[in-house]
Order: sequence, then structure tokens, then C-alpha cells
Amino acid sequence: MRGTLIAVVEDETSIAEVISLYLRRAGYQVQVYHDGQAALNGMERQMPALVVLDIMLPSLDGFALTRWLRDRSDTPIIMLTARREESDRIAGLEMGADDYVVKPFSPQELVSRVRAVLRRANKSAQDSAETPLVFTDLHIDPLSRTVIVAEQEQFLTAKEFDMLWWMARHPRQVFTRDQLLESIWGLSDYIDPSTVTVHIRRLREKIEANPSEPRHLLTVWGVGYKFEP
Amino acid sequence: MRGTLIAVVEDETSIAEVISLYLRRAGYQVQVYHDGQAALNGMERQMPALVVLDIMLPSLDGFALTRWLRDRSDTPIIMLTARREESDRIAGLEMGADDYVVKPFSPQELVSRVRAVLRRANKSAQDSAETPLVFTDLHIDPLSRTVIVAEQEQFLTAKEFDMLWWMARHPRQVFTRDQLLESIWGLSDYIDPSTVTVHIRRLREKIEANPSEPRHLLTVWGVGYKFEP
DNA sequence: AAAATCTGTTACAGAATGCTTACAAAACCT
DNA sequence: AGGTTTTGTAAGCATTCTGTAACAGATTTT
Repeated sequence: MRGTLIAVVEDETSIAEVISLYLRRAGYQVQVYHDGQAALNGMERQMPALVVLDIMLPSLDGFALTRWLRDRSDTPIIMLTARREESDRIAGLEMGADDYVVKPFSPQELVSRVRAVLRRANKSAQDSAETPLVFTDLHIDPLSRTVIVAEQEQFLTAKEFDMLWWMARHPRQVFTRDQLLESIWGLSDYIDPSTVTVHIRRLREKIEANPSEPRHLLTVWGVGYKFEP
Repeated sequence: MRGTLIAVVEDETSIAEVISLYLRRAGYQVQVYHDGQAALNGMERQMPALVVLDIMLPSLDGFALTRWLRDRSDTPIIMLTARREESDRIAGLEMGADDYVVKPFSPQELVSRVRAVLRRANKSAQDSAETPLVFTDLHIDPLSRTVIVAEQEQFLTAKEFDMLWWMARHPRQVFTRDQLLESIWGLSDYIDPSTVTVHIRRLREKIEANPSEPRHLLTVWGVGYKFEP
């Protein structure tokens, strides 16, 4: 994957620079953040394909950031830790990371871990292409193309299902109508964006308890729609 | 497999929670036990499809539990251990674990191991199935290539049988016409997808009580067909 | 407060898709 | 080779879906 975006969250400037240099040389795009809050703001706008994260951070520590990330995506995380601790407590906290690297480390090793984790993530993303998505009151099964809302099967049309599947697989991400047309319809010929509006309405009718106060398919005024798990 | 039950036996609450979270997100049902004795009692009542098992446990350790499990079923086991010792791994595998994960590990990785082990287990269970498929009003016997609908034998042609067999072996999964052509006809030369339509119709004529309101061979509009048991 | 956007709702017609039937080609069996 | 069954194709009909337009209701801006 050329030009894949990687976020590096590290307060020590010298370390951040070295990491950044090596990753760029390996063909990645790199975005460096020097504290947790900045990282959060930046990633809100653009989610990277992978995060390299120092546990010890000013303003918002690595664990908090991990939880925040895990809440909204499966973006892989590689943690940097100062010292190796065998205790189960640390083990538990480190969980949620996809790999971890102990300082001091060789930048070359970090690069190969990044490669490995991205490769693995890609594979499991493919796996999940046929794995059902499960939310508290909503099951979406791509193989049987069935949707279950509150224990009750709902029959969606082809476009409705494709749309829900796409949005549910990218939770919390806002899509403009044009983006949805492009990713779900493909860009063969021009289709009026208002078509999306109507489809959203039809979907709400089927999967929302109260379609006029949707809990999953939310309107983002002036922009488009997003799926909230 | 939708809603497959997985038991997690792990005394460390934080770890158990993370594992549980990830497995649920992957679409599994999860039952957590915090010690070996509780696990034993619980599984006595309901046997899970797979067990994630920490070796170090209070009240009844992982090895004992493994032995207990192996005594009464082939339920796959994935072992967790804090130690990186090779000897544990070998002991565990010999004991009857199907896979082995060392802490600290990425929960994402555990999920894909679970998938892999279940896939393997399913396959070997299915392979042994040159045995007939039996549904309430429908028997399909691959050896004699006979089909019995409501106590009455129906004579299918070769293609009809192959098609029914394939679809019945993948219940609820939606296939496009092209997928069916590829998996049943093979892709030697081009065959018109509408051929599938006609075969479906002929099959319905033979196995459905009311062919125009099929209960088994269902149309998925805009996509293809699926077999509903 | 009015104007200007943007979104929600509804109805409808054309497009897309599937069903049914009939027929011809291919394969199969004596 | 002749007859029989199976299999693939084609065409018209029936059904379902989908895009659009028009209007009503919200929300923001002026």
C-alpha cells in the first residue's frame, strides 16, 4: 500500500522525527502529533490506516486514546512502551493494541512491525467482509443478506441492504450524498443526490424504532449522513 | 455462523472484558467465567462452540478443565498463557488445545484465531457429511442421489440435484446466478444466467408444495437465490 | 421575521428484474 | 440410428424496485 497514512503520537521530538523519517522512507505518509489531544482532533478529521502510539503522553494518555480509537474503529495500534513488564495488569492494559514495541527499539524493527500489522489488518478486514455486524438491537448478515431489528427480521431491497452495509461498516463516518452515490452505486451514470435522501428515509422506515427520530441513521445537517452504532 | 456461543475462562476482569468486547463485536455470543469451577458448572449446562481458556486459574486450573472438556466433547479450545515458555505451549497442545496465544496479545489476533479454529472445526464436521441432509419435509441423500419430499420420492435430473445439493449445503447463503453457474456448472464456457432462473423454477416444481410461494428456494430480488431450511 | 437552504415525505412512472412458457439443441439410452 | 430425456435459450408477461419530481417541513442565514 503506497502512501498509506500513519499517525505517530509521540511527545519526544527527537524520537518522533526518527520514526517519521524511517516510515516515510518506507513509503508511508506520516502525520506526527505531539500530544494526545492534538492527535484526537486530527484523527477526528482524517482517520489514519494505523497509529503508532506512545503510552506516556501529555494532556491525554495512550490508554485513553486507545479507548477512544477502539470506540469508533478497528484502526490498528502499535504501542511504544518504556519498559517491559510481565505483570498481567500491564498485559490487560496493553490489550487493545495490535502490537507493542519496547523502548529503546530499532526504527527498522518498528517499520517491519508496521508492515506486519497492516498486512494482518487487511486480511481480517477481508474476513469481516462476510462476518455479520452485530449491534445491540441490529444484526446485519452479509451472506444471507438479512437484517434483524429487535429480534424481528426486516426485508430490505438490494439497494437498501447495500447502503446499510456500507454505512454500518464505516460507523460514525459522515458521508455526503455524492460520496454515497459513488461508493454504493458506482459512478456509471449521473444519479440525482436526492435519491439518497429517499433511500435513507426508506431505510429508516425499516430499521428505526421511530423513523422521525433515528438512532442509527443520523442526518448531519448541511453535509450528509452517518451511521451511529 | 451467527450467534455462535463462545466461553471465555479468564480470572483477570480487565482482560476478560476486552476479549468479550472484541468477540461480541465480531458477532459471537460470549459467556465469561472467572474461575474453573464456575466454567465447569456453566458448560455442563450449555456447551459452547469454542472455549478460550486461561491456563492459570483459581480453583481449577486450565489443564484440568481441558481434560474435563476432552472427556466429553470435541469442543475446540484456544489457550491463553502469560508465560512465553515453549514447554507450556507443548504441554497445552498435547493436552488437547487447538491453538495457543501468548499474553500480551492483540485481541484482533485472538478474534482471527477464533475464526480460523471454528472454520477448521466446521469443515471437518462437514466433510464427514457424505451423509444425507435432513430437513423437516425434505431429505437429500447424496449417495443414492435421491430426494424425498413429504414422504414422497421426487426424481430430479442431474443438474437439478447438483444445484439443490449445493444450495442446501450452504443454507441461507445468497448466491448470484453467476456464482451458481461457477460453482455448479464450472466455468468451462459461457452459459446464460437466465438458465439458472429456469432450473430454479423446475426445482421448485418438484420440491415445493406451492411452487409460486416457495418455502425453501427463495428469490432474493436484485441479487439471486438462497436455500432456506 | 423573511428569505434561502436544506431535509423529509409522498406518489408515480419507467426501469430493472424475475417468472413462465414454449421450443430447439444436446445428451442419453436402447 | 431413432426415440427419449435433459438442458439451454428466447420472448412476452408480471412483479418489484428505484429514481425523480413536487411539495411540505426544518434549519440556518440575512
